Amino acid sequence: MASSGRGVPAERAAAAANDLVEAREGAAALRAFLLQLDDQRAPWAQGVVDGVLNRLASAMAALDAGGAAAAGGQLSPAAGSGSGGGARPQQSVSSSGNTKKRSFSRRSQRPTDTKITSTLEDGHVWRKYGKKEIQNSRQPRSYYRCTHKSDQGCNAKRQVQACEADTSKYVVTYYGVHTCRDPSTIPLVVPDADAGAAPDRANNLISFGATTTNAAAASSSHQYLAMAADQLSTSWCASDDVFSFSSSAGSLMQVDELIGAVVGSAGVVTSTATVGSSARLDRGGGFGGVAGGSGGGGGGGTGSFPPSPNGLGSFVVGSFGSVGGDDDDLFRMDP
DNA sequence: TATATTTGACCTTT
DNA sequence: AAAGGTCAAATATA
Repeated sequence: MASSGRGVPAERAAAAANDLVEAREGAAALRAFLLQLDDQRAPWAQGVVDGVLNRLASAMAALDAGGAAAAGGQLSPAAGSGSGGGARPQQSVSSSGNTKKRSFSRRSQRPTDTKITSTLEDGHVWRKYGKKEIQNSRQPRSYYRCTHKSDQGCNAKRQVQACEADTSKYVVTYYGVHTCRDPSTIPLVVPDADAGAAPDRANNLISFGATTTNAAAASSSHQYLAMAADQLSTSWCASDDVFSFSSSAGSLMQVDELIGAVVGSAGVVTSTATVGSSARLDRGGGFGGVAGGSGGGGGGGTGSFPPSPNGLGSFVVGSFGSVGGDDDDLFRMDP
């Protein structure tokens, strides 16, 4: 309500600026990636990306000139709704009589990493706190947070969703970084260069293997790939390759689309297999067991994911760069 | 008994 | 208003 503002509301402008900055980061990362890609279509793709970068640059310039200039500061999502309605009923009594106070900001974090894996083991100990049916997906999404959130305030989270095309695989999206110190949860960070040089080990990692020594660039790559992967949703599991661009690319196609498509084409994202997927029958007994034994409050009619294991990670989750939230986009797109 | 999961309700964002 | 993310009571399991 209260649409104060003549043209574009400041908040929207700031949001747009943020989006542009991120889009630029992603496009730049993609461009860097394309430079080392050995593919006939690479030059063409580079041209397209260059076009995107140019447009983004001009858009940012226009926005900046417009006085929006909120780019530097990220809009605070938490305070967002407050400004509008202000005091919300901080609690409500449910039918059962319990009162619930809540104050959380949703989607305050951007994914730091997304990968497809055949196992949920990643070397961290997770605690499941929710599950949700998702609109365009047949597979429910499960929500996990680090077990050490309570005792160490670790804010790492992850979302797990079975791949629609191949339900034996999971699309795992990570949010935040682990700040916990528990030995069993210390992530081993695998350098990008390694992953790139050693394809064998790259199986479980999404990496651009950036040749650049620019750490910021590498970090951005990861971040944006996560975004792109998110856009692709679970369908990308199915599309092993080939996609087609229409020539409409010339007219600034959606950056997300573009990047998602190109990434898909390059086949950078490799799904995994062969990682000790079974071999453990922890508690529910793995995949199938949960639904049957089920417990829980109502006995899952629908299947659910196996409890998060705390075994030694079969693969490692790297936590890179700054978590979305505060970002001072240091990324440079060009020398 | 303690800890983890399930699940419906609540809350935020789009 | 719908969709998605989180909370917390109820319930299972170790």
